[in-house]
Amino acid sequence: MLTIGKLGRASGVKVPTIRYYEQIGLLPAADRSAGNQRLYTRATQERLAFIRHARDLGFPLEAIRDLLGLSDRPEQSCAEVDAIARTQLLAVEGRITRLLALKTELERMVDHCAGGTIAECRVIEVLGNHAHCSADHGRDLLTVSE
Amino acid sequence: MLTIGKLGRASGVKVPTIRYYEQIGLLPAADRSAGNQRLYTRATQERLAFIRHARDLGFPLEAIRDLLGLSDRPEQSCAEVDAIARTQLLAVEGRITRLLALKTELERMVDHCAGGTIAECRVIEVLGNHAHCSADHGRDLLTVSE
DNA sequence: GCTAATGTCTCTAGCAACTATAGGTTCAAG
DNA sequence: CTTGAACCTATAGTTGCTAGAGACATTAGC
Repeated sequence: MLTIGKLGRASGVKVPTIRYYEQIGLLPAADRSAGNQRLYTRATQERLAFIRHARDLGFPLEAIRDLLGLSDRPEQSCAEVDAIARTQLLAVEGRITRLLALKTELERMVDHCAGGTIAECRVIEVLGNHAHCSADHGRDLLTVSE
Repeated sequence: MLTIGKLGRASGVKVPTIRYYEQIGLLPAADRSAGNQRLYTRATQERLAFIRHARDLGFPLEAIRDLLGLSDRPEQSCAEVDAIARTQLLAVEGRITRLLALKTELERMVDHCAGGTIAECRVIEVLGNHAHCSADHGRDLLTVSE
């Protein structure tokens, strides 16, 4: 049985985050020692590794909750799992597309800055004037979970 | 003088967001009508357009606060402005790099899913086993502001 | 001039996904 | 047996908004 600190080091997840996952029900309530400290099994360590890897891949916690639920029913069809992964792939592709447009515009801004005074600064000018901007970067760039 | 709703429509920023910007000091406290409603000038409209464009480009509000402060001192050197824009460019490039790695891994996962049962599902398997994962997508993907 | 609809006001709480802090308890090493 | 690290709970803070309640202001039509 591992204490929470060891589990955290083993899995690369911070201790408060593990407690948070328990609180929101992503991890089952841990067994406790005589002194009320959490004790974890290998099974929980694997579950946490799964969560961490999925988070690294950008899956939102709700999607991970679904995936964990599905992985507990191994004889069902994996269509739902596939759909969640494809949704995440689409989200990632969308973010890449928009970020590439931002990169282009930022590069234009930075490249045109001659290093003079702020009055002549292209960066400020471009930011102040939407007409200079060709790309139509969608609003939702800022709201998509990551 | 524009009311807040008209300003919002003109600038593409939602009304509560405008009030929020005032609350955190990004916009100056607006003049008020006899009935206590906010009234805006063209100058504020331009300032808001600047903020919106910078947000579209992914600048965090703190960076925008700095940029606005700098743009009020036009005879200074634009080195700081340049630095903020370059920082943002680097952040965007970093996010693109990591997202491309994620995309590769997600595509591998999805492509290998044969559509059978969950027990044989590659998606679940890959997520559960970090050893399958080649890319070292940094943790901070999830914490960087966007 | 009156009424109804829309717009605006303040204030509070909520979202994701944690992170940080305070103040206390337990455990392992020396 | 004491010290110090690790643990506990509970609450509040982070970023950038968004949503709701309940009250006041403005405007359009009649």
